[in-house]
Formats: sequence, structure tokens, C-alpha cells
Amino acid sequence: MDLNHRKLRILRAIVDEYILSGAPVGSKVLSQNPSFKLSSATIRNEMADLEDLGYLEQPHTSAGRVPSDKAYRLYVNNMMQRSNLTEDEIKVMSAYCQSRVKGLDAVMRETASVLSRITHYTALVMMPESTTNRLRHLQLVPLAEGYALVVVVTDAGVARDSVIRVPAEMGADELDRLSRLISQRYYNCRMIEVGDRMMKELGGELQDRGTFLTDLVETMETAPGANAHRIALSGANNMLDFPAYSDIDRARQLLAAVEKKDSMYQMLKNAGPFEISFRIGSELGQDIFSDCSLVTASYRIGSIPVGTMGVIGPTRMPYGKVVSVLDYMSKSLGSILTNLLEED
Amino acid sequence: MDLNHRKLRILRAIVDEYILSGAPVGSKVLSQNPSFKLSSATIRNEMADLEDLGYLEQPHTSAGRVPSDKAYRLYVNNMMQRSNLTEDEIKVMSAYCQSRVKGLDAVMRETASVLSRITHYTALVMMPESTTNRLRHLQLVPLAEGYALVVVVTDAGVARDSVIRVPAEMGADELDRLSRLISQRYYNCRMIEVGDRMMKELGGELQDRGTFLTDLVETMETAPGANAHRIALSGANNMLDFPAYSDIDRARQLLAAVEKKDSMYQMLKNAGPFEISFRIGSELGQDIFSDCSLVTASYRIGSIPVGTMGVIGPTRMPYGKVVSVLDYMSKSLGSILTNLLEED
DNA sequence: ATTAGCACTCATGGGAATGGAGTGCTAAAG
DNA sequence: CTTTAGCACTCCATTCCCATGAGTGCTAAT
Repeated sequence: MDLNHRKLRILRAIVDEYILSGAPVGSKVLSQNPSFKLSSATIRNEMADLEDLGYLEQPHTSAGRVPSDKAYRLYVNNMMQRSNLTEDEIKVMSAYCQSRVKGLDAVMRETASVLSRITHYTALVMMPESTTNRLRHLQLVPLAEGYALVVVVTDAGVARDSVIRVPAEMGADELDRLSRLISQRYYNCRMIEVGDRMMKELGGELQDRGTFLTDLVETMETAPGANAHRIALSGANNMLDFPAYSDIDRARQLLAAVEKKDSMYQMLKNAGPFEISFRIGSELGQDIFSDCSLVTASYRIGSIPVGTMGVIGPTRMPYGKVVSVLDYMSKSLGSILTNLLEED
Repeated sequence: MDLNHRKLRILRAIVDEYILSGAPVGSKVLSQNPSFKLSSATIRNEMADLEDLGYLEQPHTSAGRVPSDKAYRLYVNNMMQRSNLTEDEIKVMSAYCQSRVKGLDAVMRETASVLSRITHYTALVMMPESTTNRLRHLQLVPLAEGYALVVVVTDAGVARDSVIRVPAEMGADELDRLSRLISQRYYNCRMIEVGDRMMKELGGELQDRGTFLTDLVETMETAPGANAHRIALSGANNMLDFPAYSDIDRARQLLAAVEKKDSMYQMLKNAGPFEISFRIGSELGQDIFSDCSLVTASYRIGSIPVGTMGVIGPTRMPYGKVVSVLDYMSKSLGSILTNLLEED
């Protein structure tokens, strides 16, 4: 008993049908599909086999069959085909592409928003980060006495701000001089190297400034990609749309999980820099997401993958459609960023 | 038939009880309260009166009474008293106060997070904004040819970044020169004036740069408070905790409404710069929030109100507790910001 | 003015009955 | 050996009914 051609065809039909209807599919509806010239009894036998093989599950004795995670995995690997986008969808997405000239933050939020609106699922977009990030500019802006705002700009086109203490005797002039010095000397250096070099090369000059230099370096390093670990999220409430979460308690847990941006970030990160990748149900390794799948696509600046975007939906999502949308959006975002940030 | 002393006492007891239990309160439980030396029948009569006056409502004939919005309004105006904070709550809040030295963004998010964790409701915190915001620093960082990142820093301690086009012939040097010029010349100018002055004073020098100057000014002005219209939000999923939203459909609508940050911003804004203000149920003017109240508190930098924070919860929230928490948090945030940003 | 008493209303929750979808098995047909 | 028709069986979902109980409004007595 193995997966012969007929079993594959039946399995595929079941997955397609279940994705469409959301209800367990029985042998009868399949036998009515004119492309099968089989009776419901035959199909029942095959379905029993498929269940033994772990591809199908039965919610209860007298219900139809539901695909297992294993079945979805097989489906996305071998059976799925991308579906075409509708005109409406293309319209929304290309409108989004035109609306440039904004901060990176806004672009990311907008991307997530479009993704979730089109798919009706929850969208996650990781801020671009790369180990090859380079320094563009550093500015220390004096605030109250003893405090300064550190603004770091990298070639990822993002300003990140945080506040550090500075020795009281350092005035605006000196902070400005220092900003200029660092900006010039380390222009275009990789962020991962800047810290070390600063410690070595500026340590002498600043040795009587207490912990100022170490603080500054630490601040710069905790923002290695200038946006490390940040994600944009949109459409979390769409989760409530699908029936698996009609139980209010589970819904709450789910939303709470989604609100933890750290762990969402990890999920995206774990997906790796692949063009398209799938995590199905149990593969996500989190109980609360056992009925969900995460489909991700990485986006590139030039040819270097710098981030990942993804969609979380029910395991029975229309993968073909979602893949098409992600493909389109990741390329759009990539080209927007590339245009904006590429070395001249 | 007017609101004599006894009616007020009864009404107050009903509100207190209902806030505690969440179930319609009947005449019997009140008559068992030893502080009333009245039979349930007497109380029933009074309750009927209170219903006629619009302070109570009956979900159905044989249920107890539930306070109306009008009753809550009376309650918060005249009857409510602040409740003391528990040691745990104070511990959480003071821990939060100690964790300084972060970007403003992080402080705001943290504030919202603490608020929602303590109250178990949804917390909103408006970014500080003020018509008296002053420019600290402007930096134009060259990106790809023809693009530059604009970083605006105001005395609200925030960097805001967005991208604009620049004439191709303007090199890094010139952008830097211009940044320095603007930063110096307009240092400490009110943001609302900077735009006009720049147009007048720099128009000549930059007249052959196409729309560059207008673009720059517009960018700076759309960030008048450097953070205009931005809010931090936390604990939206707490909404699902309360029974009024156990209906999954309503829950979805609610979450969708909360996710619209614009309208949430407006709600905060409408509350005005009062120390504490309440919006109860229908007073919020949005159907979906008809079972919710918004309690807000403004926070100050020095003595100037620059923003508002608030908590959205069910109309039957423990107002006394929420007011205490908001009071504490708004003062904490105010002092954190004041320390950080006050003129030296 | 207050209260005891009583009839009445209505939401709630627990069976019991019903209908229907879908299965597994068996035996017959191809 | 494979396929199919037929049938008994299982289990869920829906509906209906009824008992229960909380709470009310009204009336008459205190």
C-alpha cells in the first residue's frame, strides 16, 4: 500500500476541496467530481488507506476526512500551483508600489497592511537588516544637561534614536565635533566593526570621559541593523475570522501570542532567507499555532536578502494565492528599497 | 420623585456591586447588605424609580438592574473615590520608572505596556506633541543619487526620518553644509515657524534647486510635533476578556476599530488636556464602543501638557483603580520626559 | 412609609427526540 | 483482483420541551 497516482489525485482533490469549503470532505462529493470515474465506495477505501498513511484525519466517526499537516506538506511541495492574481489585487498592490518617498518605517507598515488586506490574514514584515550594514551618519544631539540623543543612520536608510548620558562638561560644540569626526572616519564601515574600531581608536582621546564611549558604542551596537528585531504587523484581528478560533478563549491566547513581537520576529527569522518557505501547523512548534501555517518570502536589496515577510493563516489557507501575493510583494518591496538605498 | 439621599446611596451600591460582579444586581442582595436597613420590597420600589429616572436598565423582565451610562456619569462625577494601589502594582510601576535611558519610542511603548498589564485593559499613549516644539537638529543624509534621508530632531527628543528627492547635483558636502546651516540658524525655533522662515530666507539661495526646498519644508511640517498623530497601543487583546465581547463577531469589529490608530488618536485627542477625563459608553460616539469607557490623563513636560494617555475598558470598570493608575503613570511619564528634555 | 406575600415572567441548562451525513463492511458484479 | 451497490451503524447538530430559579411588580396588611 503506497502512494500511487490515484491516491495522490484523491488526496489533492481533498486538500483543494477542504481549503475551499472548510468542512470535512466525504467520499460522496469526490465521487461526484466528474474527473473521477469512481464510486464513493472505492474512494472510501482509498481514503481509509490515506488515513492509515497519516495523510488524513477524521474529526469523528461519521464525519468526512480532513487533511493532516503531513498532507499539506506534500501539497505545498508537490501539488500546489500558484494561482493568478485578480485585477483588483494587482491594482491594490501596484498602487502601493507607486506611493514612495516616505520613511522606511512607513513603507514597512504599508507593506504589512497591504499584505493583510489582500490575504485577509495576519501579515508580518521584518525590518531590513543585514550583517553588511554600513554607517552613514551619526549625530549626537544635546538634550538636557548630561543627556544626548544618539541618532544612527545606516545604509538601510533608517534613523534609530536613543538617549544616553554624557559627561556634563561636554558641550554642544564638542558633541557636534565628535559627531562629525565619527561620521567621517567611519563612513561606510560595517556596523559590526565600527564598535571595535571606535574603542581602539578613540579610547585615548576620550579616556577621561568615564563610561561615555562604552555607552555610545553599546548603543550603536544594540542597533546593529539599525532596526534589529523590529517587525511591522498588520491584521491580527483577521485571526478571529477563521472558525478554528471561534472559541473566544483560544482566540485570546492566539492574539496574545501574536502581540509578542519578539517571538513573531523569531518565527520569521527561523524561516530563513528563502524565496518562499512554508511552516505548517505543528512545524511551527507552538501549540497555539497548531492550526496555522506561516508562509514567508524574503526580500532583497540588490541581490542580498535583507529581510523576510510572511503571512499567518489557517493551515487550510489557499497556498497558491498566498504564494503569488508574497512573491509579488517581496519583489515590490525589494525594488522600492533597492531604488532608495543602493550605493551610487 | 427626585434623587434623594437614599436613592443615591442605593444607586451607588448598585454601581459598586455591578462593577464587582458583572451580573445584574437584584433587590435581594442589596437588602442583605447590613448598611441598608430596608426590605427588598422597599429597595425594589426605589429601583423602579431609578429606572424611570434613567439611571438603571433591565436586561429583561426578570433580571436585576444594570447601571446606565447616565449612572456611571453620576458615579464618576460625584460618588467615586480613588482606590489605593496594591504593593504589586506600585512595584511594577516604579520599576518602570527606573528604566530610563532609552529612545522616546521605547519609553512610550513601555508606558502603554505597563498600563495595560496593570489594568488588564487596552492602553493608549499619545506621543508627546506641543505647538511649542522647537527644532534641535536637522540632518540630510545622502542615500542613493537623488535621494536623501531627512532626520528631524526636536526638543521632544525624537528623531523622525523620511526620504525626499534631492537634485542630483547636490553632493554629500552640500547636504552637510545645508544641514549645519539650518540646524544653527533655526536652533530652538518653534517648529510651526521654521517652515515659513526657511521659505523666505533660503528661497533665494535654493531657487534653482527645483522643488527641493518645498519638499523639505513639507517633510518637516508634516512632523510638526515630530511625532504628530502617533500613538502607542498595548493590550488590545484584553478586550476579548470581557463578556460583552464573547460574541466573536463583535469582538472582531472591536479589534478592527482599535487597530485604526488614527481614530484612536482622535479619541485621545478629543479627551482634551485635562488631568483626568472620562468618556462613558455612548459619550464616545461610536457604536462599537457603546459598552466601553475611556479614561484619560494628560501628561506634562514641565508644566505644559504635551500628550494624553488612556485606558479603554468596559463601562463597568473599576474607575477608582483606573484613575489612580493613570494618575501615577501620567506623573511618572511626565517626570521622565521632563528630566530628559527640559531646557538646561 | 414599609413590608410580607404571591403570581408572573423570562433566561438558562439539561435531557430526549430527530435528521442527516458519512462511514465500514459484505457480498455481488465486472 | 478490483470495483460497486447496499445496508447497518455511529455520531454530531438541531430542535423542542420542561424544570428550575432568580427577580420583578403589585396588593394588602402593618
